[in-house]
Amino acid sequence: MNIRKIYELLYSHYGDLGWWPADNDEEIIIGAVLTQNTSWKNVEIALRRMKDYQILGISEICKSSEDTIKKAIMPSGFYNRKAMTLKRLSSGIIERFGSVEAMKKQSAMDVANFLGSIHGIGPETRDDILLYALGFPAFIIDSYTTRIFSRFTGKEKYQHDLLTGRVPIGDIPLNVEELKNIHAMLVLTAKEHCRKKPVCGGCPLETKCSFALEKEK
DNA sequence: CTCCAGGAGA
DNA sequence: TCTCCGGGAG
Repeated sequence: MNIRKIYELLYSHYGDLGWWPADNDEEIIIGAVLTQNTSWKNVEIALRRMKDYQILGISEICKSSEDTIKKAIMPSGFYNRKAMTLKRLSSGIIERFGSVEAMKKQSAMDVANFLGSIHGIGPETRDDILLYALGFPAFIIDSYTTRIFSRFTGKEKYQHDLLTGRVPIGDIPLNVEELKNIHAMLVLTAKEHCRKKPVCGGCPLETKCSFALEKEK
C-alpha cells in the first residue's frame, strides 16, 4: 500500500480541507480528549458550554473543580473519565512544560512519551494533539482509518508500520501539512463512502480499493 | 430503540 | 478479547 498514492487520490478529490476547527491550540487539545469515541457534533456543544463556564483553557481547567468540568462537558459523554483526563493532562502540561507553547520546543518523542503517560490519553488522542495542536508529524489512526485501510488492502486486520510506529512516523513521505490534510480527507471519505455499510460509488479510492473492485464483479 | 466512536481494566 | 464508560442523532 502506497500512502503517497492514496494521498494523491484523496487530494485530487478533496483538495485542502483546512482542518480541526478551533480558535487556538488549547482548544484543540481539549477537543481531542472530548472527541474520544464521540461525534464532533457533541464535542462542539461541550466546547461551547466550557466557554460559557469560562473553563475553556489549560490553566482554567487546572483552577476549576472536577464537578464543574463534568457539568460543562456532559454532552460529549463519558464525562467522568474525560473530566479526570482533562485535569491530569492540564496539570501535567503546566508542571512539566509550563505552557502549550513550550511543548512545541521539545522533541517530538519527549512530548509523545509525556502524553502517552497520562491516564486517559491513548495513541489516537496523543497523535491528535501532537499533529494538530503542536505541529509534530504524526499519522493518526482512528477507526475510520483502520476501516478504510482494511477494505483498501483487502486484509481483514490491516497491520503495518503505520499502526504500530505512529510516533515517530518513520518513512511516511508526508509533511506536517499533508499529514493534517490526509487525516481530514480520510475522515470525510469514511463518513461519505467508507461507512459501516459502504457507499462505494463516487469514492475517491474506488478505482484502487480491493473491496470496491471485488464488489464490482 | 439502535447506532456511533477511544481507552482502560480484567 | 470482552466489558464498561454516556451522551446525541437517525
